Order: sequence, then C-alpha cells, then structure tokens
Amino acid sequence: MPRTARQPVEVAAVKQKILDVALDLMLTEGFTALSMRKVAAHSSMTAANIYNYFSNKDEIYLAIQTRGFEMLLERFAVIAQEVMPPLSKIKALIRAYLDFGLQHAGLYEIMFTRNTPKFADYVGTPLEPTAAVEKNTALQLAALAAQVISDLISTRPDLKGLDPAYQTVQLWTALHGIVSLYNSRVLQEADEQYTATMERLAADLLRPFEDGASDSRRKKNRNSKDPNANRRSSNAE
Amino acid sequence: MPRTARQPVEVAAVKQKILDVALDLMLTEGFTALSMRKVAAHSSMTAANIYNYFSNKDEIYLAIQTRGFEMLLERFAVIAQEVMPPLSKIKALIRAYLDFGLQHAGLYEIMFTRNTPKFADYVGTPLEPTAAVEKNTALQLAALAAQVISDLISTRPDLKGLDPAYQTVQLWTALHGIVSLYNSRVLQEADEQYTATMERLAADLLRPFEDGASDSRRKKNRNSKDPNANRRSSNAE
DNA sequence: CATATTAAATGAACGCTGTTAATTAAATGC
DNA sequence: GCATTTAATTAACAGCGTTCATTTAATATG
Repeated sequence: MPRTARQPVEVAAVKQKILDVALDLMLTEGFTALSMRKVAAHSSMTAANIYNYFSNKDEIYLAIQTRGFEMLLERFAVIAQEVMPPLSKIKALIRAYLDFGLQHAGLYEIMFTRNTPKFADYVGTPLEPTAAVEKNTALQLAALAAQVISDLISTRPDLKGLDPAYQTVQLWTALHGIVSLYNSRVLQEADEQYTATMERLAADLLRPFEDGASDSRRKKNRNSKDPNANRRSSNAE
Repeated sequence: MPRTARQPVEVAAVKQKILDVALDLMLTEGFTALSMRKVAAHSSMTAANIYNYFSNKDEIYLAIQTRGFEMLLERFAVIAQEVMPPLSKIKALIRAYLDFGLQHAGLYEIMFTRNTPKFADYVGTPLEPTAAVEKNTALQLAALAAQVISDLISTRPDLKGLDPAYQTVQLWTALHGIVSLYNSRVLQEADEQYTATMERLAADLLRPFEDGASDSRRKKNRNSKDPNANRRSSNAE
C-alpha cells in the first residue's frame, strides 16, 4: 500500500553527503563552526532532518573521527609501501604525523584531544559496529607503525630486545605531546624558538633506534658494550 | 554627590569569589558545566553582572588557567625545596605532573589542550598584564623544572653537554602526550595494558639522564656529516 | 532630611546552540 | 484515487554568551 522505503544504498549516500559536508566544515572553518544547522544548510536540508540519519551530534563526531584516522592511515600506507630503509620510513612516518597534526588541527583535536565519544562509549549500543570501525582504523594505524618498527628491529641486531608495540606507543605519545602543545599554542609561549625545538624533538624521537641504544630497555643490565657511541661530538658548543 | 565607588580591594574580592566558584565548578562538574549562568547562580548574582567584573568568558578561562598553573607550581615548589638527589627530584616532578594531569583532567584541558585564550591573544590589549601573570606562572614552572635538571647535569660529568632548557621541553612534551592521550581515552583504546605502559613510559622519561647518555643531544642533527648512521641496515628487504 | 548623582545589579532580549515533537509533503501499492 | 508509509519541514524548548535598558542602592551635597 504505502510508499516504499529507499534502498539502503541511497540512504547511505545521504549519510555520506552529510559527513562530507561536516568534514569539510571542520577542515575549513574549524571545530567551533561545526553546528547541526550549518551542516544542514550546506547539505540542502534542515537540521532536524539530520536526526533521521544520525542519532545526535556525537555520532557525527565519531564518523569524522573515523575519517580522520582513515586520512592519516592513508598517508601512512603510502609511506609503508615505499621501498626504503626502515629507519627512513620511521622518519617519514614521524614527519607525516606531525604534518597531519599541524595541518588539520581541528580534525586532530576531535581525534585525540577533545572529549569526543570513543569506542568504549558505544559497546552494547546499536552503534557498536560503527564505533568498531573507528577503533579498527586506529588500530591499523598502530599496527602499521609497529610493523615498520618491527622491520627495523629485525634488521638491526643491536636493537634485538626492543618491543615494537611499546616503541610504537612511546613514539606516539611523544608525537602527540608535540602536536597537541603546539596546537594549543602553549609551546609557542614557553619557547620562542619553538620551530627549531620541534625539529630537534622530532629528530630525537629516533633516539631509541640509534646505535646500541637497545639494552637498558631490554631488561636491567646496561653497562656499556658500546662506550664509543658518544665520543664524536665533544667539540660541540 | 554620588554614591562612592567601592575600594579596589572589595571589587577584587568579588572577582575572586567568581573565580573560586568557576574553578570549583570546573573541578567538580567538568569543562562543559562551566556556564556563565551557573557561575552566577553559585555566586548569588546574575549572569549579566559577571560582565561588570570580567569582559567575557575567555577572561575567566584565562584566570582559571592561571590558577591551574599556580596549583601545579605549588606542587612543584614543594618538591623542589626538598632535600634529595636531583634524579629523585626529577622523578618526583614527573609523578606530580602525571598526577595533576590525570586528577584534574578538566582543568588540565583548559591549560594545555583546549583552544582557550593564551598570552599572545592579549598583547596590546588592556588585559595584557593579566595575561602576563598567566605566562609568568607557566614560565616559573618551566624554570623550576629546568633548575632541577640543571642541578642534575652539573653534578654528573657524563651529562655535561645537555641543555637544561631543551631537556625540560622534551620532558614536558612527552609528559603532556601521555596525559593528553590518557584523558582523551584514546590510549585506553589502543593499549589494553595502558596502566603498565604508562608506568614504563614514565620510567623511560629518565632515559636522557642515564649513564653516559649525553652527547648527541648536545648540538645539531648529524645526518649530513654522518653517512654511516644507517649503514648497517643495507641488507634490509 | 531630601535630592541629585553615581554605582551596582537586574530583567529582558538577541541570536545562537542541540534536540524533540507535531506537522506537512511526497511517493507508492492497491 | 486513496490510504498508507516515508521523508522532510516547521515550531518549539531549554540552554548558551552577550548586550542594553532599567531598576535598585548608596552617598555627597544643598
């Protein structure tokens, strides 16, 4: 008797359209400009109608978050598939992360610093599958980074004891600290030479992977089988 | 003829009262609960009246931010004045920072991750002196940490080349990365053993101050004059 | 003391926000 | 064509930061 419902693919298209607009607004006008009414206007519909596709604004945040992870993952994947020494790959990943974080500060904020909904908030709810996509994408990121780090470790006998997963988290938290403090403009206040400092910080992130930098991370003993490591720069200053 | 104006100390008391309420609301109910009307209600006045004491909400954020820095500075000062080995002091500072960040997540957010107004936003405005207090408190924090680090370096010949200011920033960004990712609950998603990981991360922050860990931190990056850095990995792939 | 003058506080309003409910418009099967 | 279901809209609510006109309160002077 009645009007027939649209194909699932059509309703998905509308959802996608909304998300495209939302992400675009987020990237161009920043976090604060993201309102339901603005998204609706740019999508040629009413704010209320968005609630036929998303249960609330948080769900849109979740989707944007996922897109952010996908964007970063894409950059990472390009680097990962290139043929180059593992250490250079790590360096490239670091650079990509920093660039992404500074370039898309608003998006980065949603992903990592804002109290936007996370996967754990949706377990047991109808949206758990959607949230699982977000978590999965993020984990792919970590796995990819861990793989590159693992590659390096396996080709470097002096790094044999390192745990790729831990090294990944360590690198990640350090990178995030730099990006987040920069984007909140606190770093600029505390250090006038913040640009040079950031470069140096980035370079120092490779320190765990330097010559013979392995063992104290491994377990306890670290009495120097490599005493000549720091002899070179005695002329500094 | 007219009604006489209140003593500056009286109007300052009202301002203080407002800030007390605002900080209390922030600490107890979180960032989102901080509205002008709520602050006003808890201060037995109207929202509009707050604008006789603060020009806008941002100015309240700025003040709360300052209070946050003062709170953290107080914790740091207690540790700094204690008599103990420099390395233990650094360890205690690290612990204090982490505790503060996790304990007062909302306040920490205003100080370091939110896009709340910073000193640079007020140069040339009537509020520059107020903002200068904020910046000054933050710089005292950094100076205090740098002093402790400097103490350590001066008592340890093997660390002679380290720059206390840079070490401070490095430590700070790393700590912030941990706190921020934890508070945004992303770390918990990516690493199920996040508690143990955080402990390990905190411990590893002392790595630059380990035995003979000095020199490559001392000056520039050395990629151009050091072609043998990644020679060992020529067998990769 | 009464009054004019000023200070402090208020009430009301504006435009915005996220969200819900009632209503309308549109499309389809019988 | 009609009944029925879907999709979209309009209207409204409560709250937000902020501004402005108004009221309340206090005081120095005639």
